[in-house]
Amino acid sequence: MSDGSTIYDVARRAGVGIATVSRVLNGSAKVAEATRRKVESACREVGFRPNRAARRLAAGGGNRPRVAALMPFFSANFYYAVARPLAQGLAAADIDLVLCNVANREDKQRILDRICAERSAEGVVLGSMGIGEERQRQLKTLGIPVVAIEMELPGLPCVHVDNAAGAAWAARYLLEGGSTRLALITGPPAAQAFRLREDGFLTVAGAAAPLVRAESVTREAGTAAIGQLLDAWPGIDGVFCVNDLLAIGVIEELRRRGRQVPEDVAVMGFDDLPLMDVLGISTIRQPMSAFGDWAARAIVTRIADRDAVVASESLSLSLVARATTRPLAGRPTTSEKQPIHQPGQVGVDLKPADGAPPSRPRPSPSRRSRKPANA
Amino acid sequence: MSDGSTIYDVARRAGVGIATVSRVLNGSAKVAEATRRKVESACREVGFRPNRAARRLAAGGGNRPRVAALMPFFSANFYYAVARPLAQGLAAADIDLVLCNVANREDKQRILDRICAERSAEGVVLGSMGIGEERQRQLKTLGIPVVAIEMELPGLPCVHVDNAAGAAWAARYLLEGGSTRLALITGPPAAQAFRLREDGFLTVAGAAAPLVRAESVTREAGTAAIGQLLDAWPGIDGVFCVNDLLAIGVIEELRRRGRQVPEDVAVMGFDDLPLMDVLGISTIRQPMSAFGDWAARAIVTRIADRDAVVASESLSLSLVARATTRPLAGRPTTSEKQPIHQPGQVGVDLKPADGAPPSRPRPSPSRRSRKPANA
DNA sequence: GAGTGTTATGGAAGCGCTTCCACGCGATGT
DNA sequence: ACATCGCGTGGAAGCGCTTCCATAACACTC
Repeated sequence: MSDGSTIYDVARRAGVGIATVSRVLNGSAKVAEATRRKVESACREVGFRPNRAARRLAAGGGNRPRVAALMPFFSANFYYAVARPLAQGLAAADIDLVLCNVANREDKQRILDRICAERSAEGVVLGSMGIGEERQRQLKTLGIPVVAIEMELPGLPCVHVDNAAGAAWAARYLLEGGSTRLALITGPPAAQAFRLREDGFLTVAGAAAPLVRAESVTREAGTAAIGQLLDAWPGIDGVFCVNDLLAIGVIEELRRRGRQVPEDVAVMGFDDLPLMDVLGISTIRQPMSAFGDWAARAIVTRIADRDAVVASESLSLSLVARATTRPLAGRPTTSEKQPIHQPGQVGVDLKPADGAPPSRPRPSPSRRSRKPANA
Repeated sequence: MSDGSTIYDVARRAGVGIATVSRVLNGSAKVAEATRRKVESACREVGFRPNRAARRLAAGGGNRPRVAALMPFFSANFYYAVARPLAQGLAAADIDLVLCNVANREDKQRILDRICAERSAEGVVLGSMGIGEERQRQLKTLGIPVVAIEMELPGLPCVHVDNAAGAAWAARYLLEGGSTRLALITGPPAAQAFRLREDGFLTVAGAAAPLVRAESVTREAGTAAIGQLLDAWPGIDGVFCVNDLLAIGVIEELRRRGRQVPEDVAVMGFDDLPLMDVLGISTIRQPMSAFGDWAARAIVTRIADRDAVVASESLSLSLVARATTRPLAGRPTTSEKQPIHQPGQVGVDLKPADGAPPSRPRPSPSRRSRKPANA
């Protein structure tokens, strides 16, 4: 709309030279008060918006790269923990982080369109989010590297965990704790990770296990889902939720209905968000900060050398047993049920059941590093 | 260092024209394979880094503004909740948000230096963070608007709460619940908000009240602080912490030492972070998302019209009584102590004691809006 | 009243890149 | 053999701004 007016327009309007306009704009020395006023109103009249690029170019200013992080930052609390190391890693490499909250497919499209059209980022980090082959090719052509978190896609370097194995592990753990009728609360199947967890869980719990697919993975959704589950299958005594927020909602509702956790119903979540230890929620811990670290390193490497090779990587999960699951006989664990946990209760990592290791032999906790390009 | 090589250098090195270099860089059509290779190695040899500004300028690309949000994003969990509406508000105005985590004074200086030197942002949002007069003048000269959150500074539009009143309210509430020996756990006095809360609390609890000043406001710090307090004043029966994280650490340690909360010691926090309801922590709730909303609106207004007038604003606090404080006789409140709260327990807002309203008559919950500039 | 500052202002030269246009040169058609 | 075409390429014109340099205007001084 009002775009297109330049300092020339302003200068003409104000009846001065462009140099003067520039001086006013920058508040730099020596401009007569009267002139300044004229220029200022001229700016307003023509709706002048200085062009950032031209300014920086002319001023010989910096040339720091930017990477855009597209993630459901605010819908999945999870990404707060990921963003921290990401931001740090990028800051260390003197790269700006532009945070793009992506709530839906349209957001994603719009933002990627813009990045391609305006080359407004030197790198892209995708969180739990796919990208079309067409788009991927386009970005490659433009020389803009892309890395993904928790989303395996052909041709895209990615950091992830074995979601299916983690969920299977949770199911097995519930079974070992004495639960016999397991149920699942999962999320929108659009998210690859949820689908995989679902699959993994059902592999162990049996394909016929009761299941509710929530529209979103929030406390409220958890509450609603466990309600449905209980109404239809009152006998369930173990619930696995594909994330911790659901689990919280579930536990709230169980308590409300007078069911003891974990005595009547054991509950496991997934993620191990901050404060889950205080809440005593048993869960599968994701290495969130390692995700962020990896993403930062990967994108920095690819920006530094556009044809560096970055390998995808699988990080290991751990099972954290707390108060919402029953302790295993003869194993060191905890049954603390106070709102605030006891020392030592935090982050007890248990091994998966001996007879049934996770579907993939737990990958090494160390992270492989990208291989620098050939000289 | 290696900065300074341009496509001219590359072109010379590769023995081609600059147009060809540009074509290679953009992956745009028609370049012979052999030429492409030559150019690519030439790029590498001269350490060529395309200049973002020049690129965008030449390509006639977009001119979206950016605002930098300087906040202790990752040290104060608090800012996650603030960032959400901030990001949304800016996205709605088509403005990029560059998140700058500021862990210390040096970070702040460095980032602001850069913004001034390179004009790399069209606006700045400061979270709990001061700014020198000199710097402030400099930014004003450059026409870069600045707004602040939770930091009142002359000449800077700011959104804040009455910290002293909130803390006084907490102290009064503890007293009314029957606590008689109050103690305070506060944070680094460098933060204005902590100083004010401290003052407000001491006004009610008495200037001689036991107090520990923690270096940081974390769970761990809370644990350590309550330890010191208990060792020196075993008789304390009410603790106010300047934020919720401290409170969590305090409660953990109290439980560990066998003290009942709230029977033996009542505890109040400040902020009302997410999940505090589940934890049953009594606290003073800050309108975090209103902070973010305000900041977004304020900065957008100022960017749209550089001499718009944005008025500072004070938002209202509320006291949320949960399980870590004793219920007031005859008042509707709660004494739930389960790890997961009961329905209706969440967010019960109590009025301050009748006889002693907060130091400022609770400001209206509505937010005044900035006044647009004179035409 | 000519000389010397001083101050506000305009002109023009780039900043490093993209892209339009024109050019040369083999391959094709007749 | 001569025109025609298309492809790969180079030259040059900006993109919108900052800033150096020159200039005009106006005090002042001696």
